[in-house]
Amino acid sequence: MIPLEKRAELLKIIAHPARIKILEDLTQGVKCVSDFEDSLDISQPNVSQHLTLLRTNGIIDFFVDGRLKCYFLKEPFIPDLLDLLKKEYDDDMPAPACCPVTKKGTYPGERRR
Amino acid sequence: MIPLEKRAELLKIIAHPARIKILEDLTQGVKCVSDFEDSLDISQPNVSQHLTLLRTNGIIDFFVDGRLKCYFLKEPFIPDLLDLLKKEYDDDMPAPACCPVTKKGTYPGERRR
DNA sequence: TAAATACATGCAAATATTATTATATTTTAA
DNA sequence: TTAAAATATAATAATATTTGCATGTATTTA
Repeated sequence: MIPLEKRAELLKIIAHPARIKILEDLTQGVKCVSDFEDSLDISQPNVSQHLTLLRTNGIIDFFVDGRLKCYFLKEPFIPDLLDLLKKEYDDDMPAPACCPVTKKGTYPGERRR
Repeated sequence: MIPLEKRAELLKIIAHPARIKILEDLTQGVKCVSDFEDSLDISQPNVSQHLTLLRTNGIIDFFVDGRLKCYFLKEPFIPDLLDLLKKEYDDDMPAPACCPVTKKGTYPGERRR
């Protein structure tokens, strides 16, 4: 199984609005850099930096078509994650009635804030 | 649907090895702070900080049992995400044969590094 | 072959995150 | 009522991330 540290790293790389948008765009198919410039409304160098980060971490890749770089999704985990992020959850998980060990305690606890 | 910014935030909050471990421990049931101190091998204040971050963002909650604080999972997205992170993917996604727009280009492209 | 297009890189500034240390609060037990 | 246990908070220091900007390179077109 993929080790804890790597799982954290993977999520961290994805956990940025620009990069999530990039990945979502890529689930629709191949895009080149200027496509993201339009859809993200950030500067070209900034787009390039996000793409480089995603690529050097093996999440996306590209091929060259003349002066275009055509980026595509490589990491199969991504579509599943993006789907999960779109899933609607109606309710919070149920709070345990009491502490399973001491069989005591009350919820909700008193909070200072 | 949960907006882009929020999705990024959510992932960012989870994307830390200590916090992923905390959440995994919590899928097994209620735990108090000192349990994490043992299982994570980080300082008590640091555990507390991670727990506070998770709680103030609605991902976990606690109830009070004497001088223990019993933490539990609240955000239903978490178990699904943790499962997904454990899933094995055998192969990378297939690279497109050519640019769907220009019908040209070669993969892999030339890389500088 | 000069200009334009598409993209990448390096670096510095701004900001955010993390761990650490010290201290405070709450509760139970003696 | 005092001490200790369990946890939280605050301040700080160390790092990491993010962005902006200037510049650099490759490719195509005129």
